[in-house]
Amino acid sequence: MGRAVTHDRGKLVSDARDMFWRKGFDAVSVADVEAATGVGRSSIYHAFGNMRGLFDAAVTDYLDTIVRPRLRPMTVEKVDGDAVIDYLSRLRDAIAVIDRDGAAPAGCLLLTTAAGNIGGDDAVAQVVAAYHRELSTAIARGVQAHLPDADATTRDRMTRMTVAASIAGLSLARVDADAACATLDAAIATLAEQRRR
Amino acid sequence: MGRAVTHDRGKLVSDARDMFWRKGFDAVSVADVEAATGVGRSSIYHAFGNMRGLFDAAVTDYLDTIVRPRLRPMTVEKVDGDAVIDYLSRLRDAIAVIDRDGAAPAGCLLLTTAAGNIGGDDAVAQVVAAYHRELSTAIARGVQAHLPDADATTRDRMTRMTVAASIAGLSLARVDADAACATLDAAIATLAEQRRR
DNA sequence: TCCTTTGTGAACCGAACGTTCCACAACTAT
DNA sequence: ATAGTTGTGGAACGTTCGGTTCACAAAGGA
Repeated sequence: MGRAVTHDRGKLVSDARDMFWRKGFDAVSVADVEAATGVGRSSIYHAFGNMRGLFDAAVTDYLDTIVRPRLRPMTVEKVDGDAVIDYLSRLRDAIAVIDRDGAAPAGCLLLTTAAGNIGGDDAVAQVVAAYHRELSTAIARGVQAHLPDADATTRDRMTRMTVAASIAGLSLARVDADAACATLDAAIATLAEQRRR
Repeated sequence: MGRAVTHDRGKLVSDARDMFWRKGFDAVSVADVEAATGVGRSSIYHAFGNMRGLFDAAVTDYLDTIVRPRLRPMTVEKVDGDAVIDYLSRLRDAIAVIDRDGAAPAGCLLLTTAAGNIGGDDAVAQVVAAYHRELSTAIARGVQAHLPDADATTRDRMTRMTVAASIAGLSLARVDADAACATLDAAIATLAEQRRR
């Protein structure tokens, strides 16, 4: 079988994921990953082929451990009526905590990626588009549970506006956390008001 | 006086602006600017000090020639009731045209910048936050003119959701133009429906 | 004409980048 | 024990980066 792996692949990927998340694909160098993880570049290239391979693994990990758990209450079979509100509220809290310490990455790895130079890459654009669809689908189910009596047009509109608020909040998170929170609060209030009618 | 300038400073700045817009600050090198404008790097450094100086000039130009003209119908004294709708509609059209040819830059220079590595820079973050405030103020006046009878809470909520739709549309523009357009359409429909009541 | 000022083009710098290569270490199967 | 396979460590590759320097050309004022 050959020599056993001595480094922790999972930790390597999640560390790299946080670095990409915080600084963007192009700003993370092999040397940075080496320094942060203690794993030599030969091992990195041996395991992932190149930086792009490591990035792809980081994106997959981001989707599995960050995005989907957050969406989970809206993707299960029986969706609670408050699932959308809870989602927005948790997102708000996550953004509010950001940058108090520099520890937690801000915004969204995929939106940051889409805005960066690598966003022009077709494969990356498709991943981001797929993420947007996954987010939209989940929120649509959350809106459906929240506004079961609304007509399809209204629900679709509310879904798109809620998704827009999420994206705008994540885009603003780095630059103006207060504005990002206010945006999400407005989305929560709009959904609540819509239900009252 | 000494020798007169032979290159066109305005063209140099607008060309650089488009390059930053399309590829992001970090992806543009001095050599790229040289190749695109025909102006030597000595002249560039002589006129702008360094790459950051050129970028600042490009951002100022972006605000003056792209952003503020778009917002203008909402910043004049007498705001038309359809000014917000027109703004969103024009934004939608601009995004729809994108990427049919590779000519027009996609998205928003400032949002791209905020998402990139240079977004961590305090000065840059403040410029982006100021842009967000300028956008919010203009849209608030547009919403005010569109919904003159609505209460302050509703207007504020609609303002934030409209701003969110703009930002989300611009963020999605590169990656999924159809989704970006659909988001702006939803914002237009929501505003129109709000007026009907 | 001479002098000062400014633009220009080319060469060069040290640093950083992603990537490749090779010798050696560690492990399994025979 | 030996051969074969796989991970590791470190050096080095070639390229590109932003920035600097310098000699020279061009233009206007004295």
